[in-house]
Amino acid sequence: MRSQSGPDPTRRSERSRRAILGAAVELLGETGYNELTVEAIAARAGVGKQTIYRWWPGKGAVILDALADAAVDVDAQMPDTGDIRKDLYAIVRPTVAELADPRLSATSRALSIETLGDEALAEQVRDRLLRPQFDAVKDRLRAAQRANQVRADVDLDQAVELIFGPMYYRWMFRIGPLSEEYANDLVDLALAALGTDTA
Amino acid sequence: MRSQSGPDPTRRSERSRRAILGAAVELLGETGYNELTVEAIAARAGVGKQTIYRWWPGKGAVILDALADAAVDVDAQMPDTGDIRKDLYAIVRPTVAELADPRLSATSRALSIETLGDEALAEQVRDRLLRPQFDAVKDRLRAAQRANQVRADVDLDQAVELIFGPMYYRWMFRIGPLSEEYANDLVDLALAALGTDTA
Amino acid sequence: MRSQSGPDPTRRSERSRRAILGAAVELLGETGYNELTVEAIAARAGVGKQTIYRWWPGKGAVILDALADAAVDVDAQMPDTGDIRKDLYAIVRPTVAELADPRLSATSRALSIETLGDEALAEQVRDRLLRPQFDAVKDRLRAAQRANQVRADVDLDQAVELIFGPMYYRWMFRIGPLSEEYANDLVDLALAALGTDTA
Amino acid sequence: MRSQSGPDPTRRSERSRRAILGAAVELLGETGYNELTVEAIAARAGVGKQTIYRWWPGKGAVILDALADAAVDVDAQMPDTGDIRKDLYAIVRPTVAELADPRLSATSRALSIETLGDEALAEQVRDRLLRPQFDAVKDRLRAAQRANQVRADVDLDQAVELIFGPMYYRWMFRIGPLSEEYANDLVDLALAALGTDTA
DNA sequence: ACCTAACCGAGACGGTACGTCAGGTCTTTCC
DNA sequence: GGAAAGACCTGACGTACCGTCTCGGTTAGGT
Repeated sequence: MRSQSGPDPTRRSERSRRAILGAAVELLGETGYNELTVEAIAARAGVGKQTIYRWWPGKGAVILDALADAAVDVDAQMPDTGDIRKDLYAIVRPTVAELADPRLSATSRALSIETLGDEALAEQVRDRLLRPQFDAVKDRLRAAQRANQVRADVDLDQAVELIFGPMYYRWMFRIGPLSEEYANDLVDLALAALGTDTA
Repeated sequence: MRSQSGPDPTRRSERSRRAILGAAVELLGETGYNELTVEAIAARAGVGKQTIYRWWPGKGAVILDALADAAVDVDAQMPDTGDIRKDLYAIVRPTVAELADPRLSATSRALSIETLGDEALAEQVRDRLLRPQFDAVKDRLRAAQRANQVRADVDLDQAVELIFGPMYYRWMFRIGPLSEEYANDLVDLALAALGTDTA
Repeated sequence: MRSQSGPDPTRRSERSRRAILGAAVELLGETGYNELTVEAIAARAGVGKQTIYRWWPGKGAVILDALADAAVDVDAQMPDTGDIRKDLYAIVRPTVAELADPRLSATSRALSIETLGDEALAEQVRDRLLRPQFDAVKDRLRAAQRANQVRADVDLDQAVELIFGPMYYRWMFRIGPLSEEYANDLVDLALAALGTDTA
Repeated sequence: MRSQSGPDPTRRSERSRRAILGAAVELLGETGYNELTVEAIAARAGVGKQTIYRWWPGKGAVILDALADAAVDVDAQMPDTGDIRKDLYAIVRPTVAELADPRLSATSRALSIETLGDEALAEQVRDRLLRPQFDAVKDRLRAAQRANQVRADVDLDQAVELIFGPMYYRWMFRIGPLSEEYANDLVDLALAALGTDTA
């Protein structure tokens, strides 16, 4: 027997949904993640708290939705100029720049905190926010592999992690600067591991 | 002119300090980080809340101290057998295993959440918990560089990050398994980037 | 000029009306007055909330209607045997018994709460629920006055209050038992005040 | 095993207690009982809500305490001039006047609503607020009984109720005016029932 | 036999207050 | 004067209902 109906999604107010997600990202920019409260989101959105709790289990889920919603627009495509190094520069540089920007970085931190604290949310974050970019890079590397610019025996998942991993690590623990020079060096170092030639 | 004295550290109760740190790690193991409260720590430690607030600014600082305290004992030394690959296996495998262990991993997540949410704590975490291991690996790589096992032009900081970054990235976003095989492959891939030979 | 129409009573669903009033009395019996909610009435009656708010201004009005509806059947007539004492016993005893019954008393309490809290409802309660009985007793006393069983100078309103007042007072503040013996004594005492003879 | 300690009354802040009770009576005067909220009391008193809930189970109990506290000062003594009629005038007239005053009456209504809705509070109200006056009148009637101004066979409890009952009844259901003339007539009528003489 | 106006069930909505929880501060009492 | 204990003010939590509103789906008369 299946019942347990819950609210009826067809009756959901799109107006309220957008107001809530909008208010969430706004407030996330203005205050830190820890300072962000459901009450503030509701107030800013001009919405009753119940309307939030009716559709989301809690603050983390709202933020995830808000960020996923905001990210949809910018789901950048991976360029393919034929030169894998150049293309990686093109994708890594702006990502590094984004992490270096205190404003944009704040949302990433919020996201990461959620990810660390809640396994279910972690899956959502991984699949809805990270995966698109991850797969885009992976596809580009596969093409490079076919073009003999990347060794055939390289595991492409590990290859992508070799690029993004150090970047997030440096960002997360604030180990060093996130400059354009760093982005270039990172790509060069990774390609040294992946490339067919020693150059 | 107020002397801004604050409490007198010489009169501090070592008994209370240890009870608090002990209670913190215990509770961190029993419940998640978000569920951990200062009140619970005080109650478990048989201590007044004020005694915590007298000596630490907040929950994060207590946990950091607690973990740093616990970590002191295990501050592993980096081996040096002359074979850099073998030595990296020896350090990366147990680290990966630790992240794979749900019990031990929980404390790392707690740490990371603090790191993400509080810049001051991030520095503490970086310097007191990560740095020792980081520097140990860096020293070992420097030796390898001198032994011509690592290219001379490699930036050693980036080199260390190339090893630890992907590992934390995979752990943080739960991207893939953290197996011993993964540890080996990671080291191999990193050494492909760093090594003087193509092998 | 707006016609200020409001809902059209001719189209009102008698089915819903009865279901609502029925649900109200049921719930009043099951839970206290304060715990009674419009939502619960609507749910129990299988009715939309709007159907309640369309026809009644609020919970109090619904309850009043429900109780008035239920009371219609029992609007007892005052007997007239010629013996005023005997007739007063006949009306006071069951009224006391009703107040003594926890089940029936609950509705009276609900009624009284409304009365106390809302002046407009108080008038309704007074006129629709109390007045019939009040006037019946008053008429009977007038007859007794004509029969020289009650002093001619007695104000009949005050006379009725002299009987019902102490009864409700005792009930309301739970001052003493509401037994048949009490009912008899009350009538005797009141008649001592009203009667032409000392007996 | 008995524990379940609850808060320690010796540590209770007298300052907060008085502020809360004061705010409660103030607000009761400004708004109706139904409009009175715990949050408003806390805000007005400059007190945390928790401090209210720590010491009282809910709004009703606070109000009861507040009114009992306020009533303590005015716990009028019953005069004894030797003339029972005159003395009853002296006590009934101001009581009627108080019920006639919309301002003072509001608190009585609040009290009564609590009384009707909560049995435990009813006992408190009866014992702490009503009883003193009730007993004072009863004592005075006992003296009158000894002075042969009241019949020896009269039950004094019922006698007191014969006076207060009609008064509250008229007030509660807004049956008629609560004038000084009414007060006099009520006393006269009651004494007709109680007196040794027919006059 | 259709039309159309309005009631109906349902339930989402913006709100208010609830009673609870934890934060960080302040006070009391003891050692 | 530090420490245990715990009351205090504060403010967010998640829930329960409020009274309003909007949505299809019945019901009526009225034509």
